[in-house]
Amino acid sequence: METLDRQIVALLTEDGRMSFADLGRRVGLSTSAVHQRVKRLEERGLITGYRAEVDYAAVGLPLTALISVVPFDPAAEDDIPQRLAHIPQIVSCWSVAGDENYVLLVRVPTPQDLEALIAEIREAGSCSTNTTVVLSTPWEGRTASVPG
Amino acid sequence: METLDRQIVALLTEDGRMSFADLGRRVGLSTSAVHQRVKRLEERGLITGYRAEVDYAAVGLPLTALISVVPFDPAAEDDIPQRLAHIPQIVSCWSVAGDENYVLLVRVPTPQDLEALIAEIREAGSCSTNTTVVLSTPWEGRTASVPG
DNA sequence: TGTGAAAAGTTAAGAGA
DNA sequence: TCTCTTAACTTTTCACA
Repeated sequence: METLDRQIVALLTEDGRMSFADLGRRVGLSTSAVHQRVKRLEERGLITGYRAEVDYAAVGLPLTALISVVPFDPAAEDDIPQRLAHIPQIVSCWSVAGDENYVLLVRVPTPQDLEALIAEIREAGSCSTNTTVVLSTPWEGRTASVPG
Repeated sequence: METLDRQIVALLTEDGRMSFADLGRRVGLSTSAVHQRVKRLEERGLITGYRAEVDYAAVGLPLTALISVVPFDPAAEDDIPQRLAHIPQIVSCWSVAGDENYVLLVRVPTPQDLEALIAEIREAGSCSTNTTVVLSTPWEGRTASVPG
C-alpha cells in the first residue's frame, strides 16, 4: 500500500466526513485526484464504510460487557455466530484461540437487560457464558496504524 | 431521546457520509431541519465524530488480539491506561470487573509484532498479561440499538 | 495517475412562522 | 422547532496531459 493511500486512510479514519478539497490539501493532491483515490480505496475494499461515532451512555446504552462463550457440546458443528447474529445487542463477535471459542462485546441499557441477554445467548447459542462487565472505557476504537 | 433523533443517529451510524438531503427524506424532514438536528446532536455530544471503516487485513494489520492485564503490584496506584496510552497498537482499553483489571484490544502486522507489543505492555504498564489471539471476526462494531 | 474547469448537488446561515 | 431562500462550497464528471 502506497504512502499516499495510507495517509488518506489515516485522515479518513480520524475524520470520516473530511471534504475531498481538505484531504487534497493535506496530502498534496488536487481535489479530483484524491477523489479518484478514495473511490478506488472503496472499490478495492480497503475502506469498507463510514460510521458516525456515538456516546453510548448518552444514547441509552451505558452498560458494556465482554462475554466469552463455550459450546455445551464440543462435538457439535460450530455455527454459533450464525445462531447469535440476529441479537442486536452483540456489537462484536470474535472467534478466539484459547479456552473459549468466542468473545462477544455487548451493549445494553441496564443490568436487567444484561441478565436477559445472557440467558438469550445461552439458549440461542447452546453454550455456556462467562461475563466480564466493563466498568469504564479509557479509550475505544482508536485509529491503529502500521508500525514502521 | 426523541424518536426522530434516534432514527437520525441510527442512519448515521450505518452511513456516516449520508447527505442531509437523504437523511431528511428518510426521516421525513426538510434538509435544513435534519441539518439543525444533527448539529445539535454533535454539540450535545451524542454524536462524537465520524470515521472511515477499514479492512484491517488489507491495510497491513491482519492480527488482532485481546490482552488482559493485571498489575504486578496490586497496592500501587493504578494509572495503567495513562502509561499505555502512547502505544498506538492498543485500539481499545476497557477497565473491567473480575480477575483482571483491564482488557486491551490490539492490532499488529505479525506474530513477531505481537510478541514485541506484549513485552512493551508488560514493561510500560508494570503488569502481567494474558493474551488471546483472534482467529477470525464474524462481525465487529455493529450498530447497537436501544431495545424496546 | 494526474490536472483543471464546469455542471450538478449539498451545506450553512438567515428570515419568518 | 420547523420551512424556505439564497450564497458558498463540494462532489462528480469530463477532456486532456
